Amino acid sequence: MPQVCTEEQRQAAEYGDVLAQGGVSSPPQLIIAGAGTGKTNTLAHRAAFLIMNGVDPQRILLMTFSRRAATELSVRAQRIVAQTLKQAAKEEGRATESASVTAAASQTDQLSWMGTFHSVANRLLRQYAPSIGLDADFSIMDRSDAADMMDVLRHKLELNQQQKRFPKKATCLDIYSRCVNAQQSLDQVLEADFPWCSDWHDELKQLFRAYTEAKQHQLSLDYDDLLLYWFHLSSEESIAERVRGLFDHILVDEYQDTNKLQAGIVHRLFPDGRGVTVVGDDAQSIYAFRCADVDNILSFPEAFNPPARVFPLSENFRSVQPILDLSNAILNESKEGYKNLLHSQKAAAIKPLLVSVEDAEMQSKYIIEKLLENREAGIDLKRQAVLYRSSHHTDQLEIELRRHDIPYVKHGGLKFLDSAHVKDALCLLRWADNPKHRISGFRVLKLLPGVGPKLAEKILDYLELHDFDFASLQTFSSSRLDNDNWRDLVALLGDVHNHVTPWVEQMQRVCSWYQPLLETLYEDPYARGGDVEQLAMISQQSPSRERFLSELILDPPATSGGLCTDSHKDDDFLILSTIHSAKGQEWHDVFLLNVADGNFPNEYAINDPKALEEERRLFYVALTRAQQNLHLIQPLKYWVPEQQRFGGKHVYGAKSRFLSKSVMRCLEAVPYPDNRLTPDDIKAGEQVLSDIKSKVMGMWD
DNA sequence: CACCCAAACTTTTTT
DNA sequence: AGTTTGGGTG
Repeated sequence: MPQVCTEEQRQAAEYGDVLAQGGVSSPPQLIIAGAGTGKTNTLAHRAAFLIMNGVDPQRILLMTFSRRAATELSVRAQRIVAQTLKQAAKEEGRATESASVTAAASQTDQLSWMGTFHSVANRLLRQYAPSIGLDADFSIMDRSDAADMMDVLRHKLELNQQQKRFPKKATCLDIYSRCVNAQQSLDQVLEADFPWCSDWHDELKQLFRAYTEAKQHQLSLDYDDLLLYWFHLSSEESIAERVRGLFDHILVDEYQDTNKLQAGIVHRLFPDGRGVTVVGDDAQSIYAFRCADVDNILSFPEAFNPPARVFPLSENFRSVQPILDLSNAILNESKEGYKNLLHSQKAAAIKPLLVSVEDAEMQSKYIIEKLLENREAGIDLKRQAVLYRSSHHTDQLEIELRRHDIPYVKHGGLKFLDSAHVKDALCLLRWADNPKHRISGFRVLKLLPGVGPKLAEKILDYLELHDFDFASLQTFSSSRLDNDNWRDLVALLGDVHNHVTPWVEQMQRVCSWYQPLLETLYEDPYARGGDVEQLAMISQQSPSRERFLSELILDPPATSGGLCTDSHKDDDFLILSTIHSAKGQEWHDVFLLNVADGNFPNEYAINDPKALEEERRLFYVALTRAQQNLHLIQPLKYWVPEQQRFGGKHVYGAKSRFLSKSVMRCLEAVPYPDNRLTPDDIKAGEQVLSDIKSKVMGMWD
C-alpha cells in the first residue's frame, strides 16, 4: 500500500534545512496530531525524510509509547524509504532495483534507538553503568516489587505500629513516585496530592531514604530510577557530553503523556532544541496519575527562543463527521489547550447513539444484541470494541459474553505478570540472576513450607555474610529446612546462577521445582501451572536471561484476561479495553460503558477541576476511537462495588455532567429496550377485560 | 515463629 | 472483594 501524505502531513514531515554535506538542520517542532489524523504516517515520513537526506539512522532517537508502536513505525519508515528510492530510480530510467537502493532501504533497519523512555534508559544505562558507578548487572523492579520492598522497610522501621494507621505500601510508593516523576519535593506532593498523609512527612522521608538505600544495596532500579539515572546521565557534565553526542535527532511520540522528568531528559539531551520533534495531542492527555503533565506540550513552543514551530494536523481519516461533531463539542468545553478541531470527508446519516438502559444487565443485553447484529451484517467481532473507565465495569458483561459463547480478549486491568504464581516463578529466576536481590529471595523463601518472614530474613543474612555465594546455603541448617524442597532449591540457584544449566533450560528447571509447590499453595494448580509453563515458553524467545528479565518487565505481555477463549484463539474475537489501553486504536463500532456521573466522570474526580478536565479528555479519547458507529450507554442504575463497608450497592446515577446541551445536540437519544407505547398499546391498555378490583376486594367479604 | 482466622478498612487508569 | 492488622494456637 502506498504511503501517501497530505499537504499538512508533508509540511510537518519535511521541516528543516537539508545540509549540503548531508544531514538535516531543524529547529524544534511540535506536531499537534489530533485523533486519527495520520500521526504514525507523519512520523514515519519524518524518519524517512531524515534518513534519505543523509541523517545516520543510528543517530535518531525514537521515543514511543510502546514497543509495538516503535516497531510499526520503523517498518513503515523503511517502506517509505524503499518506495521513494524505487520511484527515483524509475525516474532516472534505471529499470530494476539496484543494489544501492536495496542497501539504502535496509538502512532503516538501523533505526535501533527506539522504544519507550524506560526501555531506552535501560539500554543506555547498561552501556554507561561503569562511568556512573553503577553495576551493569542491575535488576529492574516492577511496581509490585517496589511495593513489596516498601512494605518490608515499612515493617522494619516499625511504621505500622504507630497509634494512627500509616499509609499502606501502594500509597507510599505513589507518593515517592510522584516526587521523582513530577520533580517535586515531598512537601509539595503531600500538600497537593496526598493531604491526608501530611502528618507522616518525617516518617515518609525516612522510609524513602531507606528505600533508596535498599535499592542500591540490592542492585535494583525501579521504573522511576531508570528515568532518574538517565536524567542525571545527561546532566553531569563529565558524561553528558558523550551521551548527547550519540544523537542528532529525537522524535518523541505521545508527548502529551510525558512527565516533567521525561521532558527534562529531552531538554538536557538537546539543550537548544535543534533536532527535536515532538508529536502529541493535548486533548488526549490521560496519564496524569502517572505524573504526565499536559503543560509539557502546552508550553513546549515557548520553551525555546525563537519558539518552536507548531504543525496542527486536523484532517481526520478515521471517523465519520457526526462522531467528530460530538468530539469537537467536547473539546470546545475544555478550558485550555490548542483546541484542534477535527474534520472528516466521511459523511454519515446517523448521529452517535446515547442509549438509556435500566441497569448493567440491560447494558450487556444491548451490547450483545448489537454485536451479533453487526456480525450478521459482516462486521467481524474484531472490528468492534467495548471501552470502559475501569476494569471491573465489565464484570457483568463478561458473564453474559461467556453465556453467549462470544470470544473476547480483555486489555488492561490485571496482567499476566500480576498473578501470584507467575511472580513466584519470575522471582526465583531473578534471584538466581542477582543474588543480591533480597526482595526476590524473600518471596521465594516464603514459598517453602515452614519458612516465614523471620527465617527468610535469616537465610538472606546468611547468604550476604557468605558473599552472596549460593553454595554457602548448603551449610545453613535449620530443623525446618530438612527437606528435598530446600536442597533442590539451593542446587537450582547455584546451577542457574553459574550457567551450569544453560539458559534454554533454566526456566524449565524453575518450573519443575515450582510445580509441586503450586499444588500445595493454590486451589487451582492446573490453570496456574499452565501459566508458568507459558512463561517458560516466552523465555525461549529471549537470547539471554538478562534480556528476558528486563524486557519482560519493561514491555510485559499485553494481556491474559480472557483465558477461557483459548479454543478460539485464531478466530474472531471481541476486544474489551480500558480507555487507557485503547490509545491509538480504532474500531468500526465502539461501545462505551457506564456513561453516568460517578463512573464517567469518576466520582473521585468530581471535586477537583484538574482531574475533571482529565476525565473529559478521557471521554474524548474514547469517542474518537470509533470509525462508524458509537454507542454511549447510560444506565439509570448501576452497581458501586464497595464504596463503604457493606459489599456494594445499587445507585441511581445522575446523568454524566459531560452530556451538556451542546453535546446532546450531537447525540441521538434512544431508550433500550424500546418500550415507548404506541397508540395501539394505549388503546389496548384502556379496555376493561376483567374486574380485578372487585376480586381483590372479595378476599375480605 | 509460622500459620490461621477474624475484624477493619478501602479509588481508578499503567511504563 | 482484597488487603492489612491483630490475636490465638501449636
